[in-house]
Amino acid sequence: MYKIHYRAIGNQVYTLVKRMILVGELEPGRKLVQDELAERLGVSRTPLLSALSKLEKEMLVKSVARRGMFVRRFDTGELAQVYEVRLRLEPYAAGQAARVRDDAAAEAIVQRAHDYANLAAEPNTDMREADYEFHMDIMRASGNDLVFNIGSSYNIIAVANTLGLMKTPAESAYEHTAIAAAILARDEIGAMRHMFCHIDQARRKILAKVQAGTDRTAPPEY
Amino acid sequence: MYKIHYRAIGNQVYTLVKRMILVGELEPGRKLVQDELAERLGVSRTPLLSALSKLEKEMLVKSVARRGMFVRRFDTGELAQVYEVRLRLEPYAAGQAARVRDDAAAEAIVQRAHDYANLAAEPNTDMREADYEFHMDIMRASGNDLVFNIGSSYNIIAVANTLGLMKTPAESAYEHTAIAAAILARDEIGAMRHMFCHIDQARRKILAKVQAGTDRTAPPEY
DNA sequence: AGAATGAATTCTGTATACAAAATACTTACT
DNA sequence: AGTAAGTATTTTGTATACAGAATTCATTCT
Repeated sequence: MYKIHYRAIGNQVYTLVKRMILVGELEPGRKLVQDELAERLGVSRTPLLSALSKLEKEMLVKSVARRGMFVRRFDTGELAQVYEVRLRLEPYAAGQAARVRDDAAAEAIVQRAHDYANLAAEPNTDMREADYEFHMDIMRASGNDLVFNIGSSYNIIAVANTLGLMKTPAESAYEHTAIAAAILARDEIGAMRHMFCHIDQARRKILAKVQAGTDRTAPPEY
Repeated sequence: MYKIHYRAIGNQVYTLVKRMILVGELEPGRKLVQDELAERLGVSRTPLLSALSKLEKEMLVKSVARRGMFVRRFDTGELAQVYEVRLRLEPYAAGQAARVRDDAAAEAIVQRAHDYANLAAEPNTDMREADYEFHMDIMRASGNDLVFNIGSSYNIIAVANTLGLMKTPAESAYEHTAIAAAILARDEIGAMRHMFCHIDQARRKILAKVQAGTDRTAPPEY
């Protein structure tokens, strides 16, 4: 018995454009010409517009009236805000994941940590996607759909903009492993603490940049 | 020197529909027939679609493929998730507001608390909007735009669905006053603690409902 | 050459059009 | 009367059309 799947083109377009931004194919500041992008994706502007509206809601895209949509560019201040949010939500998510995780979820998370560590072994690898997947898997495993939703909306901002700013891949890989182990061991407190430290360290580095006034860069127009 | 303001109809439509949902003019479960709603608002379906996409992203509207968009109905479990998020973000926001608030912001917050208390004095008043504004003003004053964004996206869920479940208006009014006072006094710790308690109490009540298995109500279709 | 003006082009924002799916309605049949 | 089949209507999802703003390009003037 087969079910005919109706392909919600709008959602596919949304996912595609989002990934294009994450991997940098559409770089920050770039104008998203609707006809061009629609043609590239093989759809009309109508479903594209729905997708761009959603991306605007998640701040990945900035709409300037009568002038167009642009891939959002973040200054360090905004990045710091993202980390303040992550610092409050992700330790909770990790703790919940440790509490309620089923075996499949735990296995997936351990696997992600492993993947990340493998990538980290090779220098100059782009690990942004692996990092994103690790964190999203934990939020998924937390059982709190809203947290997962918020994460998939806003974490990508940090990930897509973090390149070069942060600690070494080896450090992150070690922390990921510790978090995964705690979740596997159903150690709620440990999972929270490891996640807290993991995010707090990145947050502090960004905060230092903000206060150092490194952002004498003008606030981004888009 | 006058500047002609281009009115982004799409955004206006978004705001209008959102408010219609908040005040219950469009009740949970209701199907949003696009032609009908577009005509009611005096626009075509195109800007309406953008608006509905955004509302779908904030979970106020549920889209069922080929069947339409519906005003989302939340079960207690989902409501509990909202409160878990609020419990992590709003105390932070209140603390930040106490730290960085300017005089205008502090005044506005005190005023909101006052408004709320006045409404609470009259029985059977619908205080959902006043509550929403109070909490949003604090998140705005925190200076963290992302927190404000998340709040305006998801707090409305709690507010729009909370009617009747929670503590008495007098209790809430008292807590609002305490929070506002702490922010006015630049008492960061106090603001955090008052906000934490305020939200935690509501959260516990909902949690109790969830565990009591009151939600033998089938999970909502929309 | 460089600035300024104006025409041509591109692109956005919104409306309308249209095919296919879902729903409501009719009618025939038991 | 109740059910089933078939037809008409509604409604969605997407494409296309179009007016006007923004931008680009060409041309004129200094």
